[in-house]
Amino acid sequence: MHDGTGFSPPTRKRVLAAAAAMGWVPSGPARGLAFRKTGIVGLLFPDLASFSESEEESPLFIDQVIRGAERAAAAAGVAVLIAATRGAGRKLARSVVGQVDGLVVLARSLPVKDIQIFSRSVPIVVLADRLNGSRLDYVGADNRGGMRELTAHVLTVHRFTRLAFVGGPARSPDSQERFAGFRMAMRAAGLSVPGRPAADGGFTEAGGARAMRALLASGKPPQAVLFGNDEMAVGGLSVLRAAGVRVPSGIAVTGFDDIALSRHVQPSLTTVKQPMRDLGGQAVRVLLARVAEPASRRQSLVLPTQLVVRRSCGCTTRRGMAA
Amino acid sequence: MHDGTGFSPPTRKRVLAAAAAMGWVPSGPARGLAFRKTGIVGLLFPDLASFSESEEESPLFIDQVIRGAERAAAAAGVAVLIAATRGAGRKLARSVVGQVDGLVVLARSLPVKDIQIFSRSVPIVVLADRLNGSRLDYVGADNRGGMRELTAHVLTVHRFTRLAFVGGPARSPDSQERFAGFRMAMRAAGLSVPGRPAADGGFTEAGGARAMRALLASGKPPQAVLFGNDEMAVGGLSVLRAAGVRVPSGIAVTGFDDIALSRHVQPSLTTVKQPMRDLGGQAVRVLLARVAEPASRRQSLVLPTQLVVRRSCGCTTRRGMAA
DNA sequence: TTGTAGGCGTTATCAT
DNA sequence: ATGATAACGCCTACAA
Repeated sequence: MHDGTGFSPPTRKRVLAAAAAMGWVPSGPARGLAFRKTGIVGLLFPDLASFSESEEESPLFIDQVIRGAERAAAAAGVAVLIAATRGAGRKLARSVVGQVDGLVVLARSLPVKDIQIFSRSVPIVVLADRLNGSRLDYVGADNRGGMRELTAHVLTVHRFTRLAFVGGPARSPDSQERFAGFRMAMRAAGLSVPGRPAADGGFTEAGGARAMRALLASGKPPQAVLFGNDEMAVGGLSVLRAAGVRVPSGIAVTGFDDIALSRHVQPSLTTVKQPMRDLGGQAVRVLLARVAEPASRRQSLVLPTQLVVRRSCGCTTRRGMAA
Repeated sequence: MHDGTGFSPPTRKRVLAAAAAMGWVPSGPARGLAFRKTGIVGLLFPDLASFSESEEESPLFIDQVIRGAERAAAAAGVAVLIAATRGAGRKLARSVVGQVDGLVVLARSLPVKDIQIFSRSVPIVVLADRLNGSRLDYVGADNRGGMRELTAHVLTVHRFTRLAFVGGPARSPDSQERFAGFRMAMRAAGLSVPGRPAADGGFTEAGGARAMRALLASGKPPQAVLFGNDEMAVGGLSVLRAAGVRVPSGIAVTGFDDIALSRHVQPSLTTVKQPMRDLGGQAVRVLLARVAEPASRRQSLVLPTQLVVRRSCGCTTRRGMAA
């Protein structure tokens, strides 16, 4: 059969145009089946907020990644299918895999084993988790270097020696990398290097507050607290204010990520800028490159981070919050 | 043909399971074609940031909507396809339409005409734009009521009479609705009702700052500035601080949306909470209901907003920024 | 039970 | 050129 009804000459073109004007759109599944390409890339991420019940959610990071991915995808003419894997989202993940030309998998959204398995049926790039030994493409940020630089800053320009590092979830690669950077700087300064973070703040504001309280209650508080991300730092700041401890004169504080909020808190937060948007964008670009060239060499892309010095570390910048 | 190779008995089940374990996943397009259902819902939104070049981006609203949509969709076992329509994203939009079982279209992401056209080939629910006269399902927030209540608060408890309303983009339904609420309250108080906003801040922080500067330069500044959203208010706050005007004693300020930032700025921002997450979630729910029951009655869902009184309006709450 | 034709809507190929 | 036809991979019938 041909185009449905019984047309004949190049009237066809006109008919097609007319159909389009009337709201007809070609069937995606049908094209996908025939063309063997859907024009969709998937993005899998963990929905951290649905794990810990009432914790204030802070999805800034993922949101930015999503936006970056969407942009890069749109630029290439493909759409983005997103799905959060809440713990055991295997079923949904499976269906996503079947729908896409390629998949970006954020760290901790899927068991490594599943990633490997799925990677047999669709190209996968792993975001923010250098799955050591894996053959998959990787895109991430220089968490270690960023935290090393930040720690060195606190150590050398502010001369603090009693630092505490507050980590995120123990299994988070980002948290681990940042802690590694912290340790490198401590070691380089000849200070004693802790075996693990002083506390686990779960990367949430509430968790950071809890960690800060614990630190305050622990006899001899540190001179500076380096939080594994901005949100924990914000939580810590609140606790310090409530406790009457001035920042940075009493205790210095730093974060990581450079979320919008960090410019606005009091005092403004010294942190490390992570190119969240770019992470998503580059991941998609790498993915599309692999889709186009399946046999190409494995890519491993580490995006630079950047120290952002504000007030909470003890520096006095001129750069206020100008509008 | 049957399952590819020539299997025979109920060995099939085992084979299927084995295949799954090895990374085989059923083809989405093939299932979609056979089932006439893809298990995907689409979400179209305008990417406001790509319009105005370098304006600080503030995608909080959309991000929350996306997250809400994703959750509701996941709960129903479907994935979400997202695509920003940057000005003339018609082509991508078309392909999205072909891929999904239903579509959520955010206000201003598509010309109304296109929405109508596409709605012939796929169920559509319109988010945050009550396309007057349209037969499409609608989900939105009570912007008008929220702003009316907020304005009444400023008017009656703080006794200000010279208020300025700073709007967002003139064509934004949200902005229009909020302004309408402002006018209602002004009229109810017997005050003169402006024909249009005192300024257009484009819903961005930079735009709000610009608007605030203009207001300050305009001879007799108002006693209170009601910004159409929080981000503009934050921009306004910065300008006031830089200008040495105290808030709220010199000029009171309010926002709208209740983004995370509003709790953290100094002074904390009085605003109206909009259920951003729920908007996305309900939109998806309504959509899925229609997909399941195409002939059902048109739904029009208006979610409540809620006045959030903090410090910037002149109130002195006890509730600090406790952690 | 277990194997075998269609059919879904589009693209690609092969005759004419 | 133009028009018919075979995949594409899965599902639902129906037949054996």
